[in-house]
Amino acid sequence: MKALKYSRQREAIKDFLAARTDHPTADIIYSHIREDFPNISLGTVYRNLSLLAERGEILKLSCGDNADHFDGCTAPHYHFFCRKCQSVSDLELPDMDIINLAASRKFCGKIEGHTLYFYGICKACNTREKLEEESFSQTNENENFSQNA
Amino acid sequence: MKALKYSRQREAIKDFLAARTDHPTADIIYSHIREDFPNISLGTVYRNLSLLAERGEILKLSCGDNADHFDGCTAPHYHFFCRKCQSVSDLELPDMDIINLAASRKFCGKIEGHTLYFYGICKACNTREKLEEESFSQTNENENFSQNA
DNA sequence: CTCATTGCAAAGATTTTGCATCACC
DNA sequence: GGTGATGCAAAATCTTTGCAATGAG
Repeated sequence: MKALKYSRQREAIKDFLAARTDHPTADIIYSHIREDFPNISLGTVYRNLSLLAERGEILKLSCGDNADHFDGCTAPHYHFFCRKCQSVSDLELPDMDIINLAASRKFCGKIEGHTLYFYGICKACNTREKLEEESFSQTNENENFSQNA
Repeated sequence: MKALKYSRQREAIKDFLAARTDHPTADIIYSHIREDFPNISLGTVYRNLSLLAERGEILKLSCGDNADHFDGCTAPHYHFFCRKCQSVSDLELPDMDIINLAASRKFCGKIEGHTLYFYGICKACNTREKLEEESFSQTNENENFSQNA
């Protein structure tokens, strides 16, 4: 593995991620780092995120919204992806490395690990959804016949 | 949900996926469908893949290589992603919906499901890797000291 | 001095979209 | 006939890369 040289930009990116729990995308990281490094380029952000992820100092999450998210916390934990607001939250669960064994028995090849994402509706969106349903059924209580028109 | 009208293109895409087990990307699907529909556009392929996935007739897989893969088999099963050749294979495991319950107990929000990918080295790459290692250690058997130089 | 890193800009790769036309029902 | 679907092309997103200049060891 190639030797790293210190860079203030890389340090800033790592510190920024360590201070957040919302798993930002490269773009969001870029816009925040720019407050301290107005000249930093998006390419530099991407290069450093790759480097750090390669070295296991941060995690790269691909949760299905076609934009990688990054996690400064590398301790074992799982993630939840809200299909409504696209937010990514942490989810503490006992480590399930055991399922790698189960998979190994069913698979010809070397299983090194797994990625597991839960999905659904996060607390905030769930609350919002219920409120909307209530107000909808109120404003429409005399128009229910229109539902099947 | 909006009513669908039949289209030969959509049918062809669905049939194509049903006949494969290698979870091709939109681009690969496009290039094959083009053999039967020389004028089909990539946009049409994407639109139909989205439609079919939305309706649960196919699966959309995001395995971390920044390109969606598609699976014509919607019966419950899991997937393995080879980090060397980027191939996606099926992996039959007993359904683990039970872990949704475990997650629900740890999470404020509605958990609707999970996606689980195993990763590692597939059988073909594993074999190839071993062959390369053997030939490497043969050509280098008198140069082992250089490993820590 | 050497080589990793940066900023910038251009290019790549993947996916979405506006619009006129076509096809299904 | 009405509206969903298509083909085409342009654009939107996200990510990578070539290159000359800069910075760390």
